[in-house]
Order: sequence, then structure tokens, then C-alpha cells
Amino acid sequence: MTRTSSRLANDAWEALLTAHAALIKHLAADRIWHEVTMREYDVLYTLSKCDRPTRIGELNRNVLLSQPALSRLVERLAERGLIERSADPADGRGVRLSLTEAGRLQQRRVGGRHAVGVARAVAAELSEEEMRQLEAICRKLSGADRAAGPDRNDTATSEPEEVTT
Amino acid sequence: MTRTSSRLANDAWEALLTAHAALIKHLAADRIWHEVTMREYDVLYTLSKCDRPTRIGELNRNVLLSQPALSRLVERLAERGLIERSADPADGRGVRLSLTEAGRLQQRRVGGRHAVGVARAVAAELSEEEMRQLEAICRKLSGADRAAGPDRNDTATSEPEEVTT
DNA sequence: TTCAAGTAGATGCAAACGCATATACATCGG
DNA sequence: CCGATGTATATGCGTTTGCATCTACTTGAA
Repeated sequence: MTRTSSRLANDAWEALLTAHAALIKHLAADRIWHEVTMREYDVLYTLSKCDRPTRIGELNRNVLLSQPALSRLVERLAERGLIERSADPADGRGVRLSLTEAGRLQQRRVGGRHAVGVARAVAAELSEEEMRQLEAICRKLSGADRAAGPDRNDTATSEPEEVTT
Repeated sequence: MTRTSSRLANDAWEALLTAHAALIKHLAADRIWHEVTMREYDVLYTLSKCDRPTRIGELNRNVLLSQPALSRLVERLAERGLIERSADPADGRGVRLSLTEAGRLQQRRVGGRHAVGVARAVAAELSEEEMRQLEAICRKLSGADRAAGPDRNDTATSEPEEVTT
């Protein structure tokens, strides 16, 4: 690890953090978070990308929350009828989560409007080429290695967001 | 806003969010957050970059916390003797914050070790060219425009992190 | 089969958060 | 100079978070 490489890495990370904070704040100002908060949406969105019932632990790998916090967030969403919890037939300890129809609708409604805000904010600053580069670099940065398992099935079945508004 | 541009923007944003979450989790696992949490460090670090006493409101533009939460975090840090609050002579409402010597030491100690972790994590996945691109793109993305003020003095006096370990 | 060790999720509790609002000072028109 | 409006930070309060721990189930080896 050379001195200059370390410096480059830290500068890049700080820039990413700054951009993240700025965009989050900007997007949080959108008037679309009355019914679901950004964190709740994060869970709904993540679930919407899964074609089959998902374990809480699996969700927890994608969501930046402690396991107990996610567990309770899931509980609240279930009480609100947005997601469904069912026992895992293959593992008595596990809980499998899936969106209810209401949850799917809610996710689509909020997601559509949210996507507009994201597009506006990002496309206002970056060229299409830059957006592509950013995505590619961030994907590399997410590095399959972290997360320990070398055999991660990195949700190759992407189909990120539907702007069906 | 073309359909493809919107899609690119949303894909890029999702990739950024994913990378952010993955790195944060990875870095949070470093055993250096006993004395200051990541959020506390964020404040100490931000202050360390300011050569003169800084307003809470100004800090709040860089830190992803509500104003009341930041206000109380600052209070806790002050009680622990890491930062100092003083009245702003030019504005009776304002509070000016600055690191104490202990705060500066703490920031440097943690910062040095943190920077090692960042360097390891980032440089392990990206080439130097990619790090430079990521930084440049993220800086653009932070867009001086958001934040309303067109006359922001974007801390041009950078000198991000000292890896003096 | 049995039991020790491991893993998934839930729960108690104190700390921290966000929202609404209060307080104190600034600023500006009259 | 004075009140109306605006801004900076603090505080009350209900909600959410994280840490430690608990429970329930699985796994693997004797």
C-alpha cells in the first residue's frame, strides 16, 4: 500500500461519503415520504427485487441496520400489512419475508416518484458516461469479497427500478 | 430527461448506495470505535478540517443528522472535553465549535487507523485511475447547487486525512 | 441418540434520533 | 426606536436504534 494509493483511496472515499450525504439530504426533501420513510422504502425496495421469500438475515446484508433494528422494522411493516412473515419450511428458526400486494403497490408508487427525484438530481450533475462509470466503479467497490462468502450469488438478477409513473 | 438517462441515473445511485452500505459495514467492523463512534468521528474529522471555529449550522450541512441530533451530539462531545463551544462574538445566537487539544489528538489517533482501513478496503478493489475517477465524479455529484447557496466556499482548502500512524 | 456448539431471530433496556416547538438573538420596515 | 418576521440553537417527547442477551432450532460428532 503506497502512500499515494492510500491517499487516493481516502480522498475517493471521502468524496463518496460527501456525495452520499448530499444526495440523501436532497432526496429526503422530496415530499414522498409521508407513508413510508426512506429506511422503510429501502426494505420494501430490496424485497421487491427478490422473486422469492427472503430471510431477515439476507435482507440485513443489504440494509444498513443492526439485526434487532431490522427485525423490528420488519415487524412494523408487517403490522401495517406491507410485508408478510412466514415460517421457513426448511429451517424452523428462519422467517421468510415477502411483499403483500399492498406492499408491492406502495413500493411501486413511492419508487416511481423517488426515481424521478434521483434521475433529476443525478442527471443534472453527471453525463451518461459518468453515470456508467460511477455505477461500474461502485459495483467493483462493493466487492463480493467483503461479506466473507466467496460464493455470493450477487443478485445477478438485477432489474433495479421501475419508473412506471 | 430521457428514459435511458433516468435509468442510468437510478442504476448509478443504487450502486453508490450499495457500495456505501457495504463499505460502512466493513469499516464499522474495524476495532477502532471504542472511544468515538463513527458519527462522533465524523464530527471531529469535519471540525479538524476547519481552521477556524465553526458554526453548528455549518457542520450540519456536512453531517447527515438532524439539527437537534447534531446539537446534542456536540453537547456530548463537549462534555467529554473533545470540542469546545464558545459564543460567536458577531452573532449572539450562534455557537462556535472548535476541537480541544484532546479532541484533535483523538481525531488524529482514530483517523490514522481509520485511514488504513479505508485504504485497504478501497485500494483492494479499485485501480488508482478508478479511485481518481470516483473522486471526481462524486465531487461533481455533490453539486454545489444543492445546498441552495450559489456562493459556497466549498472548503477548497482540502487536505483531507493524515495517515500519520 | 444425545449433547455441545452454532445460527436465526426476538426482546429488555438505555442511548440516540427526528419532529415539533420554544427560546434567544438578528434584521428590517416604518 | 419598535414591533414583525427570520434565523440559530436548545429542549420536550414519543419513536427507533444498538448492544447484550435470550430463546428456539439446527448441526455435527461421539
